Amino acid sequence: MKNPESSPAASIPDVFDPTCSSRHALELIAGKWPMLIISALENGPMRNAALMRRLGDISQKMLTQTLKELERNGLVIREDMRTVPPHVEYSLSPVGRSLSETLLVLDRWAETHFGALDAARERYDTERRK
Amino acid sequence: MKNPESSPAASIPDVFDPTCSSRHALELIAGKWPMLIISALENGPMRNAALMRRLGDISQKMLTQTLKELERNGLVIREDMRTVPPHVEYSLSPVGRSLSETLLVLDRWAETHFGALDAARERYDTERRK
DNA sequence: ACAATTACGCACCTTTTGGTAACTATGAAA
DNA sequence: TTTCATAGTTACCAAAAGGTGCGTAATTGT
Repeated sequence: MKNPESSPAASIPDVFDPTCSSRHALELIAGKWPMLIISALENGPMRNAALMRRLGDISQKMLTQTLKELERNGLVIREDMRTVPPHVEYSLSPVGRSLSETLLVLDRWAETHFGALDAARERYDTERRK
Repeated sequence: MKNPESSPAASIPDVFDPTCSSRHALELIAGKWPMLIISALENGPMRNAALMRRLGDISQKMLTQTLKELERNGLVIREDMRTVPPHVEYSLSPVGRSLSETLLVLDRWAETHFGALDAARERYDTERRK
C-alpha cells in the first residue's frame, strides 16, 4: 500500500495545485465581470440589453465575450429564439445556479464589509502619506 | 416624502452599482491571486517563502504586490519581526478571516464542479471544431 | 425604397496585469 | 573578508484584459 504522500494528487483536488482543474474553475470567475453576470442571472433569464442595463458600465464586447466563456464552461445557457430582430436569452445552468448561490454569500460579504475596507484603505494611505 | 426611486442609493449597498464600494470590494479579490492567498492564510500566519511554496507558481513580485494590496484594505496583517535576516509574518485580520470563510465555500464549489466545467468546455469546443 | 430593430463580429487601440532578472540591506557565521 | 539568508525593490518587457467605433443580418413597418 502506498502512502498518501507519494500519490501524485489524482484523486484529491487542490486549488493550490497550478495544474489542477479546480484552479481553472476559480480563474474562470476571477475576472471583473463573471461574478456580476452570474449574480445578475440569478432571478431568471435575461436578454443582452437587459444585462447591459443591469451591469451599468459593461461594454457590449465584454458582455458578449464573458457570456460566451460562461456558456463554453457550461455555467450559462444561451437560447437563440431565431427571430428578427434577434431575441437571445441567457440563463443559468444547474451548475451555474449552484455557483450563483455561493456567490450570493460573497456579495453579502462585500455589502457587509466594504465600509471596513474603505476605512482601512484610508488609514493605510494617510499613514504613509501616499 | 420622496419615493424610494428618487433616492440616490446611499443606504442600500448594491454590487451592481458601479459607484458603490461593494463593487470595489469584489474587484479587490477578482484577480488571479487574492483568493488563493487569502485561502492559504486560513491556517495561521505564514512567511513569504512559505507562501511562495504553497502557491506553487506565483512570482515574488506578485506575491509582495498582492499582499500589500490586501494589507492596505485591512484583510491581511503584516508583522515585521525586524530581525536579520528578515522575518515577516502575514496573517488574516478578523475581516480577512470572515472573507476566507466564504471563500472556503467557493473553493469547495470549484473542487466539486471542475469536472463538469471541463466536460462542458470540451463538448463546446469539439462541437464547433475550434 | 428605406429606416428601425437587436445581438454581435471585427479592427484598432490603451490600460492593466503579470513575469524575469538583477539589485539591495544587514548581521551572523565561515 | 566573503558568504549566506530573507524579504523585498526596481527596470524592463510580454501578454491579457478591456474600450470604442463601425459593419452586418433579415424581417417588419412606413
